[in-house]
Amino acid sequence: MAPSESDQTPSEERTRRSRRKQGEQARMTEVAERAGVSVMSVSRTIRDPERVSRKIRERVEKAMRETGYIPNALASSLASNRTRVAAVIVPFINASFGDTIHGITDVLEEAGYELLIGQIHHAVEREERLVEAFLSRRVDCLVLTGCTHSETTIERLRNGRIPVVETWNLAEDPIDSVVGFSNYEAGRAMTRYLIGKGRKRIAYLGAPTEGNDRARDRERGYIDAMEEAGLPHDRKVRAYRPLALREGADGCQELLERAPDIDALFAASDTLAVGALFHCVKRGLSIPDDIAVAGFDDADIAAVIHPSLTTVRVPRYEIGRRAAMLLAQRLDGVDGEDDYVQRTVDVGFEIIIRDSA
Amino acid sequence: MAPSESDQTPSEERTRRSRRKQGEQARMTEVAERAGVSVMSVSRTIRDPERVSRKIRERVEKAMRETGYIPNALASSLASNRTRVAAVIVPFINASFGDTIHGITDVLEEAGYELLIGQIHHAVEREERLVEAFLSRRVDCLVLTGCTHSETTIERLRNGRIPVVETWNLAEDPIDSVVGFSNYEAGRAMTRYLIGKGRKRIAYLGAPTEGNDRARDRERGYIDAMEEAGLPHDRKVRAYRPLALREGADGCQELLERAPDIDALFAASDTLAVGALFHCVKRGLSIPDDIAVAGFDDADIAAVIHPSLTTVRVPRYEIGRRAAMLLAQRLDGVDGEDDYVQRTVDVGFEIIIRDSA
DNA sequence: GTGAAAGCGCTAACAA
DNA sequence: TTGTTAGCGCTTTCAC
Repeated sequence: MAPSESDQTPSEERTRRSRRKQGEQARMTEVAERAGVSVMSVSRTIRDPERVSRKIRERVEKAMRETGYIPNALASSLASNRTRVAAVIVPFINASFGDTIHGITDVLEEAGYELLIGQIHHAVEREERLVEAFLSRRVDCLVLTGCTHSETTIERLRNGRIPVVETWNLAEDPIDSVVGFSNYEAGRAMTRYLIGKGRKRIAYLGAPTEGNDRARDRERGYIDAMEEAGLPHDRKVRAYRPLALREGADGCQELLERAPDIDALFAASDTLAVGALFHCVKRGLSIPDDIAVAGFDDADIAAVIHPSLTTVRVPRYEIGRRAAMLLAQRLDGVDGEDDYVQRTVDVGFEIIIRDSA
Repeated sequence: MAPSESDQTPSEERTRRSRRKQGEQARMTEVAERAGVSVMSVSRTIRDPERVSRKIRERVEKAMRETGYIPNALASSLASNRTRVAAVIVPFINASFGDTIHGITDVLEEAGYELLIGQIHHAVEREERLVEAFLSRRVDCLVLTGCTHSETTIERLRNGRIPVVETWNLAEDPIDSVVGFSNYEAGRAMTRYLIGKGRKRIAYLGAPTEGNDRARDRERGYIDAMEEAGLPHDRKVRAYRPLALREGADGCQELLERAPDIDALFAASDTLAVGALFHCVKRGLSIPDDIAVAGFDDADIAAVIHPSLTTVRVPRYEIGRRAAMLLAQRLDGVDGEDDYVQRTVDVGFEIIIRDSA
């Protein structure tokens, strides 16, 4: 301790303040005292070491090491109005959204961001609470899944000053930015492919559409393609199931019972498709001769399973990566440059033809 | 606005302070002024509405609605020394750890916590940086995967005051608490099961063991079981692959080439096991007659695939749930009660016998 | 039940 | 280059 500092007010204040429980973290003032510099020099050493003389930097670094100092990011965020925290809301954490999250973190960790994750699970209304909680924590940016949100959520985000990206679909009227692909066109394209292969009675198995625009749009694409071809797409050949292998099998069974004449099944998720495929095999149906099966996602298993699964490939990782790049660009970009950032990114999709259809 | 308040100092201060950018959030002082009460009444209305008269509560709630007030959790955390943020570090986000995360959130969201997630990916040293970043953000508690950590990390967490849970294994010397199962015993049990079925030349396919105590312990269990039975477990029948279906297939192929006489394959992950199983089928091997295949995890697909997969079931969701319960108990529990919280929870495992072995 | 004052630990802005 | 001052927006403490 610098003896020259005795009897000074800051020192007294420190004494009073430091009546805290054992085992608590050191504060910046303690590091500063130990190094014999002001707190600002400590702050600068952490944030912008270039702007501090080597001598001070070394003393501060030594003091930080000795005290095991870990900066309080809360105080930093409050003072600087930046948290370096990004938030993402996904329906649930599975392999698909896991890939997207992976893409987000790969970009954002470079920029020193941490990731707050919220899951909707099956309760659509949870999104509103999550958004509020994240805004309350003053996250620097937000990634949403899909383009269906409550009025309140939209209003809050439109009024807010943080960049927001909606993902996994293309919005007609985005809150802010969008990174995704047209689920409608993808659903339509796969259905057309099946029609092109001569299938006439094509069943549709998808996720429940409530609050899920991706699922809804895929189904609409299916319906429009069937309509265009003058083929029937009545309720009897459409079923909705949560995304699980077992549900795919059960959904397939239900459809086969309700409409034994179907010659193709378009499952708008590989999880459902693989479950359905297993069910057909078990039932002794020949794929694709008796029934064609098509999926959506191009999950790893699609390429490996027998017969291999015809499906729609979507760039899951890329969605996350591009979304995060867009955010990073706007967060760390030069002022004014903001307007030049592309606000809608269509990452596209691809029909992957394999053996099942 | 209350005219009686003109010319008062707080009002002046507000005027000065409120020179902030357009579109920023309202602060508590604004809500308080609008409601004609002190900020403390607003604070109490939010945190502890019971302790405020109905009259004040209603006026505050009205003011909050009118201003679209969203509390600043940063300021709250800084003042109260609690963030209501939990952190979890996983190797990566896949179906397995997704289940565990699900278990964590189901418990913690009840208690009003948000979840900060960090992924190690393939870089073990990332854990140290993530822990530091999370401590810096003053998370209230931390969930780790596995029991292998750097010296620095262990020291920081032992010195820290936040509850920590290590998961997915049982530690000999835990940092704080543990919720998991014995990967060693599980690996040993499955190997013994295979030996009991008359298999003599059992190959092992696992995840790379560097920094991964779960993978290492499973392999040790395998080795010890083989040793006990006087069976060979040389390097030739052991391979390590990242967790992916394709890797499982390739690893299986490699093992079959190196040791064509193997009569069983124990893959210490269902992802690898399923990949291996597909490879064997493709190769025309009959399962389990030519070769038995056993997995680890009891992933959804294990029960659905043909032949169905014999595997080790581990309570993935339960690990997260119990870990979070333990944390919630200690965070919100009565002081002193802390010591009575169980510090090691063995959630066990179960050998699930199906058709593949 | 309600409010005033004093920080929480940091950084922005300005001064030296 | 370095330091000083004044908050960031809340909650804690204590007085009323």
